[in-house]
Amino acid sequence: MTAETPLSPHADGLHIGNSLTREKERFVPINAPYVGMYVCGPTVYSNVHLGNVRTFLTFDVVYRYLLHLGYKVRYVRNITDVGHLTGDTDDGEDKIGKKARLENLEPMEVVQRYTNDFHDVMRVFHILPPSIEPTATGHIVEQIGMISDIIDNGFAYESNGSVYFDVRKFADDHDYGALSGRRIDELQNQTRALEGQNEKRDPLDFALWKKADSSHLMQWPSPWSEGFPGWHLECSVMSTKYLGKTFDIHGGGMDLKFPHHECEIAQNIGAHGGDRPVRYWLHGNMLTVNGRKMSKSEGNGFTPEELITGNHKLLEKGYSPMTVRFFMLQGHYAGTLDFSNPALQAAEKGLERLMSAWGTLNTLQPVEGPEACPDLDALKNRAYAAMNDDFNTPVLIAVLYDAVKAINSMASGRMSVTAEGIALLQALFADFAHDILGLEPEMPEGGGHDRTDGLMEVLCAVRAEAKANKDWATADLIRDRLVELGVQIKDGKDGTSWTFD
RNA sequence: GGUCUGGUGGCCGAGUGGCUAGGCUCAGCUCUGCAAAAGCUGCUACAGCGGUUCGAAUCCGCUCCAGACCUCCA
Repeated sequence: MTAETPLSPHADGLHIGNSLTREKERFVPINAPYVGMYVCGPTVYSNVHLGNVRTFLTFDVVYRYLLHLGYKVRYVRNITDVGHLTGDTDDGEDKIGKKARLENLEPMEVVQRYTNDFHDVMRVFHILPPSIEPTATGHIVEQIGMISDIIDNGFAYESNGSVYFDVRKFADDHDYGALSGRRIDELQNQTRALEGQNEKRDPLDFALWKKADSSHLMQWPSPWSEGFPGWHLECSVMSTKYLGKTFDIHGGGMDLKFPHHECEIAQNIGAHGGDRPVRYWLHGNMLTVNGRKMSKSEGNGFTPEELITGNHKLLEKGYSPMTVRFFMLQGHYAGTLDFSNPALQAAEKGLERLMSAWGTLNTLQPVEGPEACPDLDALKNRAYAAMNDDFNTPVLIAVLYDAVKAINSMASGRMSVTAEGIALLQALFADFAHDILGLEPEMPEGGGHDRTDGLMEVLCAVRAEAKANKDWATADLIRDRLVELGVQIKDGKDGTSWTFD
């Protein structure tokens, strides 16, 4: 996208399900055509799992669609490399520090290893890299600055070298809990009087800065102590640094809604004032497996690599990244999605049919006169309508299948299409299947190598000769042996075509 | 216990107050030497119980169930 790219006329119709208001709202950027989007990235202390992939895939499609509409998107997705404590409490151990200690590594070795893994996974699933991928450790200075601002504004206090956000004070004038639907008094009742909480004025308060003891592997100097920043702080700091004090979209997994995102809002307002630092909050829902929550303790979680190789007891076979991507897009991001072998196999077959018709599109012969096929413009408009309705990819895919049906009918002569119609269909697939859904053929259709093509033509010619002589044994032998090699033979009206599995 | 999100046909999954997505599976048919592919047809669902309505799967209430987060526990 260049600055000259005009905004698509369809951009006006985009509606987004806003978690903050619980309403589907028309998307109006603060400063069109520019859009700022922040998504909470992974904590890099272990391999990413499939639930992570789903979240990042969700926002990948959001990003792709905004780009397609002509927006100039600055997409910031962070890497959490310090501050995320085990148990998500304020007195746990740093997840990365713990891993480093257990494996006798430098914390930054842990960070690098799993950042690399994360990037590899994103790549195989065709998830586009963000515009900026900042790290928490790269923004310690800014985090200290933001803490100072919050203290100056009276919303945080120092206690024994640590700094805590004063939730009660904040809640006097602001709606703490607005995003997650929690009420502060109910939270109060549910919070038990923990040991070691005596540094806090109130159990609801959360850490902005933690004083570190000498055993802590990662620590930095600050006005308050040698220590490290609280987990929620980095996202406030990095989002406002790169997107401004008020920006358009903030995304993340549903599980981050509380307390992480709630605290982010409080921090932003506590530091900069205002009342709504983020216009649209989007939350991707969770992935379940065979109807049960995916978790390591139940042994039903698997890594992307296990999924692709099929090397896991719950997997009947391996599934390609595109199959998984397509499968996930067949459900809406805001709902839970159940991951099962039959569902994956269905997606695999469905994707194959979709891709196959996409390939067929290039072989269609146009007619001169009036075409006999469904209204292709209507198809395109339905595709936009689907995406404009809170990124409804399942409905978009249904529209694409209507196109598939039309293409196959055109190929077999039951329908006809003009050159203009073919171009429209090609644009439909290029825009929606490729650019927006991020689907690509994983194997070159029909080889693409001259020598392979030549060999196949020879074989098909020999087989055609055998068929002409009603030598079915020879014809079937060629076909069966090719199937064993993963080459599928299809006898059509206009001759024989072939595809690789 | 609290907050939130869901419960749709054999499976996965959209959706709107009335005109019953889509994919996969299964059965039949067409095409085909036989297949494969493709097309056509069929299988017609909305957790349960009430209520609102001319009409609800779609709105309201209650019940049951599942999941997430908080809590608890480790």
